[in-house]
Amino acid sequence: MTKQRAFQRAVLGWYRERGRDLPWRRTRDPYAVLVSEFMLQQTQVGTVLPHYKDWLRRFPNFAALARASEAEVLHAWQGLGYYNRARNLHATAKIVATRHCEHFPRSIDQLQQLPGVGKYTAHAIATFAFDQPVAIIEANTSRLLSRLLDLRIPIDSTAGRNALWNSASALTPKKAPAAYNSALLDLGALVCLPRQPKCGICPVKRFCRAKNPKSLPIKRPRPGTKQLVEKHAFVVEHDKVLLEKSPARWRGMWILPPVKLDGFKPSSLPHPIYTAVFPFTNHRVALKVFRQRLRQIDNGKCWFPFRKLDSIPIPSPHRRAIDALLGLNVSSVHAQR
DNA sequence: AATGCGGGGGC
DNA sequence: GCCCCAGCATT
Repeated sequence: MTKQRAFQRAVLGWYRERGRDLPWRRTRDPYAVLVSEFMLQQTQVGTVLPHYKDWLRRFPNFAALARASEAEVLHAWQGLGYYNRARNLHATAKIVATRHCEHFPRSIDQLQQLPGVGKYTAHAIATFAFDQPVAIIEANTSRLLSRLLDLRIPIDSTAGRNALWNSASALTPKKAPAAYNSALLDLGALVCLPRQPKCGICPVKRFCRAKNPKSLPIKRPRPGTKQLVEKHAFVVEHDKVLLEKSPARWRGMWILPPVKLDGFKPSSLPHPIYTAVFPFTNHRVALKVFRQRLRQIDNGKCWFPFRKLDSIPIPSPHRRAIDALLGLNVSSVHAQR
């Protein structure tokens, strides 16, 4: 038996015993697989799980998703972040429902034409939905392979990525590729951990070339975190709050209206009634909210009764701010100034 | 090659 | 505070 065969056998044997039972592995419906892959882009399994079932119940197939409005789609995506994924998934559903007449493309080239579908996602759908013998390179499998091969170049460089894709392709079996790829993912997620790899229980330890697994994978240095401050207005009237439909960043979502407080001297600057810090990737945003009186309702602003707030898309930091501010009664908010 | 995406969880 | 996560699109 070749070494490669022995490796595949060890991986599959371990998977039968210890692999994860995940809902998107109980189906080969391309739509269900696609939804899972979009949700899992840059997002951990544990975060995705609760949203996955809800999404499939609300949008059970391409046609249902294609029919939905953008607001419905963004609302259902709340809590997952990176909302471009939701917009891309929506756009993909429309393309499949119309241009492809509900016939989901099978070739990797065609898959990769769909918005939000890059190399990883195209290969993942090909293998998990259609059981094609192709490799998948993402966070788990790159870590596992970089250790297995003792790859000492950054995995997020062009050379590193190419090395990983090439090696992974050469290792992928023609038989049971979907199970094999699931197995590699689970080995990365459960055994070949980032900080504390469990080499003691690793079923492929005898194939691993890493002298110092903890030091791998190597990644390029990250840019320093950028500090930002953003100011928004809290305008309430009776049982309504004023929100603005964000034209730019949170496109299509409702946020507390941005305010400029340029006209104030530092000594007389208003005091925020709510402050929170929310970090993301390599940024750190200080969100400050100021109580304001209504001046005028210009384009894109709308009053929302408190009870309606649960049914519209609001980004998490703003929702937390609104929840916190509405949790206080008006007089106590006022008293904080 | 380098960013932006402006999330979320774990330690 | 930092690192990590079933990445993709844009420049």
